[in-house]
Amino acid sequence: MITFDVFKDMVMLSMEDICKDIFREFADSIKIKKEKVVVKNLVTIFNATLKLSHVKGFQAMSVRDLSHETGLSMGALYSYFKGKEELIDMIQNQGLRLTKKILHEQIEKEPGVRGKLQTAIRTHLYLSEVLHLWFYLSYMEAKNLSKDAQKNAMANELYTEKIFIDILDEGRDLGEFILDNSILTAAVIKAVLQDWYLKRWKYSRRHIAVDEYADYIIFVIENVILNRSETSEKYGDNKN
Amino acid sequence: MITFDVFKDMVMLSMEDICKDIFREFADSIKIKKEKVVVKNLVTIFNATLKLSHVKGFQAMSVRDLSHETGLSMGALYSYFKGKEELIDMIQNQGLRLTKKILHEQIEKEPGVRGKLQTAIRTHLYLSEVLHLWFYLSYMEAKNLSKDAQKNAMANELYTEKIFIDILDEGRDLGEFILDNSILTAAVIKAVLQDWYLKRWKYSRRHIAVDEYADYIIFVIENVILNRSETSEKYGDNKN
DNA sequence: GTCTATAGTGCGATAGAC
DNA sequence: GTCTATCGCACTATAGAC
Repeated sequence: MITFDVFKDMVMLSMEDICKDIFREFADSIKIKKEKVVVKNLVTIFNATLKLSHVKGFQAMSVRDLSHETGLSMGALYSYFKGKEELIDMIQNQGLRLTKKILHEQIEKEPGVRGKLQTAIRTHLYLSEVLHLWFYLSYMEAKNLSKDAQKNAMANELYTEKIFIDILDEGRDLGEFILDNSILTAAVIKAVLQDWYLKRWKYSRRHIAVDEYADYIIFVIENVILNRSETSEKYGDNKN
Repeated sequence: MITFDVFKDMVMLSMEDICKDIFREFADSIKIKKEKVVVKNLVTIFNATLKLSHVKGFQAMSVRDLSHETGLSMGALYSYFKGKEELIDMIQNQGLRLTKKILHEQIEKEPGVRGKLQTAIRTHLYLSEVLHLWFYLSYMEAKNLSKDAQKNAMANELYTEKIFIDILDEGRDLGEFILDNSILTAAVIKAVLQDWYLKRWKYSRRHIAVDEYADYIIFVIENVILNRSETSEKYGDNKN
């Protein structure tokens, strides 16, 4: 199992690669042609957008705000995207790719199905910890934007949920998990994972660290799908 | 235990009372003085606001949109609130009062602590089912608006969470529940309750009814805080 | 108590200089 | 590749007619 610090570095490294992908995919909209310049400015623009929309919301963030925050002029910004809507598409795209990539990499490392479930939960929490501004933007802002952005957000939700459903079904088929509704169980997992980045203020105010939260979520879920005798080894003997 | 249909009627009846309260509390901003007219129009305005912000977001909803939807003119609307910001304050206020009132009424009916927990979960789900537009607006939109609206949203979150924490602590003190972290457990409960109205599209697409969801959530939570022998009576023997 | 008309503001987006 | 200047538009909020 990877530690949070190693994890953090790994994700940061992947960020640039994905900006290069974005550059290729959105070649029509990006008027600048020198890859080095584009990637540098895209990273700046993305980070500024994430920061501003977290404070005042994406809708409320004007391109002028973005101009002040990035130091780029209005005209310069419009060389990187056709309009605000495309900007959020790019950011969602970037995050979705990264999430998929990392989640699969980590899960595939695990041989056992119980390890896979634990890793999927923990990795998702680590991801939302490192990329919390992106996760927040994708779920909280996308819903009132273009149909494309909404579809992206839903697809993302269902995609990661499917990962959990598959692991749960696999565990049930192997006889390791006992459950009769993998869809509802996966929905519960998704809900608590989402709470971690939607209510960050609550958890950080209480000084609850990501690993403590992860341990507790794993404890709750395993309580439902394993025999009690197995789970109680995991999270103390749960007395008092 | 109350049924969902009875519950629905009960909440609707309370709505008017609370509009009267709002009228008194926001007397400074509301220029119209005849209570009957005010209450009638407030209900119209609130419902229109909830509907429009659910479709396009509260920020994106203009007062013009609201004028078309309600049939009231721009000028008339501004006789009921000083500005858009105050409008959302009123709506939040209305919902918060109603939630508090109903939640306490239902919980107090239950003598046992296990029944209280079940009732609190089920009532919260019923409430968000009946008032889902309000719940959605309060959590999804309020965060990027005025400081007041944000504080309201946070207060609401912590308030209902506290209800669960208290029940859990009471159960532990009575020796009925076994748990070592009532705060994290309550946070998990809140997270799954919230998922029900944030991802309504997902559950309605899958034809999952509110009672099925409630049963499952109660099953999961009781699995964590009761002995397995007790919980398995509740949700089948959990075999597939 | 509600309407119409409009003032004043700030936005997204573009054209063309550098 | 980036900047400045500006256009046209939609918005919030108000003033005064009815």
